[in-house]
Amino acid sequence: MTGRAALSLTGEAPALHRLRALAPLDLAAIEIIEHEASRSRLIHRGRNLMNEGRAIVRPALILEGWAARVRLFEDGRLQILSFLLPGDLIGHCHHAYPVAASTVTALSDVRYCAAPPASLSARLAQAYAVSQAYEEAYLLAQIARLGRLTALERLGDLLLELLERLELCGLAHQGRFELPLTQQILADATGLTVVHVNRMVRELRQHGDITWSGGSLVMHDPPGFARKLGRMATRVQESGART
Amino acid sequence: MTGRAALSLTGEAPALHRLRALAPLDLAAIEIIEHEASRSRLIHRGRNLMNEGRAIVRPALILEGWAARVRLFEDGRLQILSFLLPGDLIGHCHHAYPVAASTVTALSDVRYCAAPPASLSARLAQAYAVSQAYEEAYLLAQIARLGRLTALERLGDLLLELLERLELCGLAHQGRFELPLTQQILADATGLTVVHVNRMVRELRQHGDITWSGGSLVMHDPPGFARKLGRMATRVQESGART
DNA sequence: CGGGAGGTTGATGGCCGTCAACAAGCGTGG
DNA sequence: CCACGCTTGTTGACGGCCATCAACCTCCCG
Repeated sequence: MTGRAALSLTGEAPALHRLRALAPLDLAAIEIIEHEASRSRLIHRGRNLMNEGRAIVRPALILEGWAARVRLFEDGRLQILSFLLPGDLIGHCHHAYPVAASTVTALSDVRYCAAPPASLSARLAQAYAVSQAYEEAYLLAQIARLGRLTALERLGDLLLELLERLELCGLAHQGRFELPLTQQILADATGLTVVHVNRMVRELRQHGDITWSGGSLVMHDPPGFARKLGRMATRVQESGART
Repeated sequence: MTGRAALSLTGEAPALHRLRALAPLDLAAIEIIEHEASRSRLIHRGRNLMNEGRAIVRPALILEGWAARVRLFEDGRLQILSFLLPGDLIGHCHHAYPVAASTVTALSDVRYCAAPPASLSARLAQAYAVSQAYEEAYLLAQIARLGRLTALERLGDLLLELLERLELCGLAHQGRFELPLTQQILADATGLTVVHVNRMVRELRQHGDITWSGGSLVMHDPPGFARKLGRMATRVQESGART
């Protein structure tokens, strides 16, 4: 795991694994990605990849490590808007004035490269489009989480999302994945305090839902856990009205 | 205000007003929009324009009225993900599998039309792209609101956003606008209960921040109110780390 | 006049924040 | 080697914000 970019458990680079999962890529697209990935850069934990309101220098593709879009208030309150994992795109925008809508901070050391231009490959463009749709879905999920779930549900729901996303880039198997986050970061993501996150983690452990130590987390029964959270299909009926 | 689509206070159709504010439109683009708008449809309050998980029949443009993207949980909990106002686009997506990421419900009677295809006008495409950027910004704002603001701040911040958005389509002036929402809907948007929203509204009234009756709301000093909420530029410093 | 939707207010309680203290791990430098 | 400081995790006591429950009001419309 040193020197070159880490490989996923299937032996493929995580970012490429994700993009291939989103849309079938031809050899040309793969070579474009690998070409850019060969010129990767490293940024250390706590540094920003992008600053809210400032111009976007160039869209980037995360190769390794965890980042987050964050909003910082004047009085010190901080909210994590979304997590960015290997294979995620940063600063991809479609209009002429590329201004960052949020600050992006490295939560761990992050390896990234310039995002290969979508214009070079129709398949790649398709993968980007699907990636964007996923990103929107994650934002919507985060809103529902913060608005209507309890503390325990927020944490569990977030862990389920992270598991699914890491599976998508080949970094999770059998409910097991590396979680290089502090409880403070989980608190900033779930809108809670560290103290309360700690209590909720304790509950998840005591209920046998997760094992988490040494940066490695195991969810013992993801489908059962999801069911327990009532996280089933949430279709609405014909009429959106409530009682 | 009957028969044809309502006009904004400046005498221009709200949706067109907004799109022109986002990007300068040439005559061709305006005619394309007016052409589609002339074939508008009406949907009644409480009905859905779109259902989560189902295919998107065709992207739409809101001409008049209020809608919302909502998520409904099995146990009846409901969260409004974002509001949709005149000039907003629904179901605009960039990949080949147009599936709705959320249900869209009409909060009032809503007049809408098919969204004119972006391919017909480069100017229109630009307006759509900027519109999409705004939409993302509103989602991020909603996340920060739900995650880290108190009840009073959530309500005030939301009202400020609505004011700004309505100004963009010419439906608000001098801090005054029509607010065709019940307190229950504000509760579903802010992640609170109706009872508590009612108490917060009372506070805003008592502090002289707003007047709200008969569906018409006046914010007496928007900049001052924004300052009071600490809603200033929230740039982060060079390092994203906190104490 | 009856019924429903929406608004308003009070009493009570629980979830989660706040404050505080301590433990565990780890790198650094004396 | 060990003291030291820093980060992170952990637990308990206490309090406040907001949910819950309940009642009553106004307004509107059939």
